[in-house]
Amino acid sequence: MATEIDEQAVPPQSFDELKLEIMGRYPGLSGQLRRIAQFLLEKPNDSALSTITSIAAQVDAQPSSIVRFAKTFGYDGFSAMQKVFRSRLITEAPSYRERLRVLRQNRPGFDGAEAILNDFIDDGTASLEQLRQEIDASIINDAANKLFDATAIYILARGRAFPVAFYIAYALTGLEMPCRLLDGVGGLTEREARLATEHDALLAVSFRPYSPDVVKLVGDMVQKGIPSIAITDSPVSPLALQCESVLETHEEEGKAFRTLTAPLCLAQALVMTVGHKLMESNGSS
Amino acid sequence: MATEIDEQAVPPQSFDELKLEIMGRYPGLSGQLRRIAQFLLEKPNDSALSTITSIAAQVDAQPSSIVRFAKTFGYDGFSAMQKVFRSRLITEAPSYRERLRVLRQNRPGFDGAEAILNDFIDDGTASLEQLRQEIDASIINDAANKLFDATAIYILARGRAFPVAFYIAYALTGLEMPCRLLDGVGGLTEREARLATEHDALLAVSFRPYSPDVVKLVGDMVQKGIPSIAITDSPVSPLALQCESVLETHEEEGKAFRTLTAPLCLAQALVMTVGHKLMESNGSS
DNA sequence: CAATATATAGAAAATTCATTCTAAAGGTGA
DNA sequence: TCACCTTTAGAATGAATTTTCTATATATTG
Repeated sequence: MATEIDEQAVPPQSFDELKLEIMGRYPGLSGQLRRIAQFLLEKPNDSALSTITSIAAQVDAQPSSIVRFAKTFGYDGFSAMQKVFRSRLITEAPSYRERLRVLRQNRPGFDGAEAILNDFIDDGTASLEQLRQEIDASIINDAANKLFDATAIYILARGRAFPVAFYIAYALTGLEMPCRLLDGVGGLTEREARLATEHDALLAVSFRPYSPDVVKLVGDMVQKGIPSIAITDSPVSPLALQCESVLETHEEEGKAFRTLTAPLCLAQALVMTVGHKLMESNGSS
Repeated sequence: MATEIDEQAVPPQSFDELKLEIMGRYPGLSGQLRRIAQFLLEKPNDSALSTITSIAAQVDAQPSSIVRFAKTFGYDGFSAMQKVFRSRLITEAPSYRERLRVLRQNRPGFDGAEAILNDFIDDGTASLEQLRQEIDASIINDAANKLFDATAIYILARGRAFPVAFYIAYALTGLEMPCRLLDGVGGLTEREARLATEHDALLAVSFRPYSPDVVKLVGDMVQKGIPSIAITDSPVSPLALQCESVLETHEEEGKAFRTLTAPLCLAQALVMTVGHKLMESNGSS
């Protein structure tokens, strides 16, 4: 007689796996364990957030029975099993993270450009997926309206954020929209910015660490009543706090190099939305 | 002296309300409370599931400070505030996936910014996946070696490709590599390019329709024996035909807007590979 | 039917967690 | 510079929660 409860060498780590495991073993479970199984599968949200006591009460059992259930499925205890339910709630593209981990495991240490490229591709894909989940499309729409209504569009960014600004300026120019890229050449930014009126619009892009110049200039222009849009990486960034429309693209933590994938994609969508409004108005006129 | 802490008669009950409230009061908060606010807004998932101790550790504060934060915003304590974060998880997450599926299924034509964004995200993801499959890592490695060995790096692009070039210049500068972005300001490109020698390297980026200026300049510089790298969209593009190292990122056909996702990701990988070589050589010297 | 194994209930123990309280530090304005 | 106010740190407290343990009940098998 070795161990008593180790039906499962390694317990399921994802909700889908656990679900399958429970469904498979359901017929062999005792009456009470079945009730517990049923509750867990039917109310995964409650299972993720409630205490063991509360769950026990809802299935009319003792907390210890829930622990037994968890151990039956190979977990150390209820808490370990609940982690699986919690991970289900976090929709942060778990499939990509897993793939990433697998890739990293298969690659002990550094083995060249291929590993690096794959990492960036993974990061990029994950950040796109995150963008999809976190962005509020109505804000894109508001921002597009501001741009569409503007007599002139001022675009401002520095450093790492500049490619985004440049792309927007390039694309808007293609749509024959009047836009001015405040690129800082010759130190003309402030003079140019002073020309803006409340009939225009300001689109500023900045990520941590936020360029002080950009922050200050945005402050000045917002003060003058110029409609303002920010593309930035936090709801409490100096840009977000000042601008009317705020488009956020959260960066993944722990990554040494942060990608521009998400903000650029967002920028594309913004420009395209403007373009669409343009076509609509041309068509109807 | 009536009550001590009741800044808020009734605290926000939904995440969106709380987010707005935090953003509004952010400027008036103390330094530590700002850090807490930032964490809560940027990591709502963690905030929903972690314990107060864990959150406190992550923002480098005491658990009691988190409680203070919660009370500042009108809650009885941390637990009360955390409920709001938890409710966000169970209300938003599932509905979102459904919304997505619905969107993907019936997309007969245009239905707003959300559809546009989703299209671009899909395109971006697809082009990243394509990049993974088509790229030959050894070419990245060769290119990185050229950059690493160069006395000076000349970077050239126009129009839509310019953001890629700028990003590379920005990143290489961060690595303290000597690079010159031939951005065309003041029409100095040709004069600058003439300074290049065979100890330098040229990195040119261009996509269809290829900028004639770029093509011509690349031709001149290659003629002079300057090691050359191209980031372009076809093996038979005017750039690819002239340069020694060719990094291709195929564009998907039929897409009106072509994304910069893949080339930028490639650029990141390239720069990172250079950075890695840099570290290796510093470590061994 | 007896004997054994399994399942459950319930209480007790141990751990973890949120909160409160107090002292110290840091700013601010006179 | 001093006094006052706000903010923060850290320990202590008290509550809540999970887990373990034991006794009882139920089922199973020979």
